[in-house]
Amino acid sequence: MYDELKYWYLRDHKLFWTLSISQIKQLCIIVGFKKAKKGEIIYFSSSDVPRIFLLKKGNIKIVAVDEQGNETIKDIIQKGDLFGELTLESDRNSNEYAKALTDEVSICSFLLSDFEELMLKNPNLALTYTKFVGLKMKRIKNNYSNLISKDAKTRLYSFIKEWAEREGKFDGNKVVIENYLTQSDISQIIGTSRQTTTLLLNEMEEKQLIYYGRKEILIDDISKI
Amino acid sequence: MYDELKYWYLRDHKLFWTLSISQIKQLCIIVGFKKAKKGEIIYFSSSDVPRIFLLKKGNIKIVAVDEQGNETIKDIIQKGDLFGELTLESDRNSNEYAKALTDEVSICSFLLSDFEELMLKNPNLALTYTKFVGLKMKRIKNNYSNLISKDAKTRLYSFIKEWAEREGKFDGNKVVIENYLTQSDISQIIGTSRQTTTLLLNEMEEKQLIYYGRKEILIDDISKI
DNA sequence: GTCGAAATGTAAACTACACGACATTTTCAA
DNA sequence: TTGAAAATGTCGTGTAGTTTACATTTCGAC
Repeated sequence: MYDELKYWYLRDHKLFWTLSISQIKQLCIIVGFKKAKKGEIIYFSSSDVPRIFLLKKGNIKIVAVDEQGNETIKDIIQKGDLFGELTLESDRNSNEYAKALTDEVSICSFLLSDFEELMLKNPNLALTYTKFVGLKMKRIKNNYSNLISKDAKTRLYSFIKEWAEREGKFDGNKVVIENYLTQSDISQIIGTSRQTTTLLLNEMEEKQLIYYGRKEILIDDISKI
Repeated sequence: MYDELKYWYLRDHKLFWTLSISQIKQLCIIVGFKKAKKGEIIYFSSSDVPRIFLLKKGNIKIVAVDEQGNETIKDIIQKGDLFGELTLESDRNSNEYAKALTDEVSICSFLLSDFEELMLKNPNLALTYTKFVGLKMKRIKNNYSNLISKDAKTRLYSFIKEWAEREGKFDGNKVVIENYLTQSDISQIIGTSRQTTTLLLNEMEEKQLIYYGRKEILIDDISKI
């Protein structure tokens, strides 16, 4: 890959803001690059050297498959998110794959070892990265403490609310969310059956709280959710 | 606090292994120190400057209280764990407290700003810290993906198994766990009612899988759980 | 030792939600 | 354009697990 392109891919990510332009240009740590279309499955060859991935465009979901073949959504990765070896330690024996949720997905990756080296040279980068990981953990914790204590309706409501706040386009109290998830996806995230999710979404529509479409979700008044 | 004591408190923590003895001695970043007895509630004054806490001895639980007064266990902190502002960002509006689970608990704390500064000077420390946080996140993720997809029995079994593997004293396939949790605590962690937990624990005893006592839990053969 | 609070045990009634089993609608590729 | 697959809608039935309500046991403070 050309250096200019590599530069472009790192430049606008918060994580690298602490580095000067010339520093970024010197990096050249991106070793992999991949594009995918909606529905496409992206495997991370586990035999490979440990990598960190950066989602440049689109959305993907990480799905774990257990021995019985049950699939659970482990994570939804959004544009700008880092994923993969956040522990900075490689993980064998996990059976996971990623699936593109939006039309155009592009992912770039760099070697864990390169990244570690870079952090050692740039303590500021290390600090920023740590905050990143920490923030992600906090979000996960909050999500899950909802999951165990609340009922299906509450879970759906707080999921939609959080989604809206994270990604929605606001116009006063109205919000539009670009919808790249199926009802089945949502049900897996909030831990209910698909049918229950359908039921609850329709109930919300009847109450005029939201409009659910396959392409977008409209929220009339976010404060009511 | 005397410098020697501070040194002692940091010395044997993995996080600080990358630093030389003289470096540690120079730190003196510990600003707070607290001891507590079982059942005691430890408040973290949120008006205070953001801190990171290090549990030196014992076990504590972090409990979150919502508007309705419902209490949920957010975390069980064990000896050697860091907790508090893992995001390296202060968090207002959270209503949490910690409760000592074991007889003797001692916690020391240092200022977030001091710690950040230290990380900037010692990139290796930052790297190690990041791995710490990442590892913790991985554990949480795995735990919770069980919670949403499995039934109460499976959840209890994997909780006990994980607990045993983390803290139990092994003797072949026999394991002894020092029990600092009540059945009510366990139920909150695995997300069921207290009664269900009691029922399931008794069922496990009938099946001779475990013996549940208030002081310790005996597992006859961990491979059967 | 005694007393009260906390922890544990047990059981019935009730309910949210999963699950299976379809019908209908939408999407997208050939 | 068309046909098949994927997504959504709808409905009983079954049941795991909550809830309420109380009994019993254990433990620690006095």
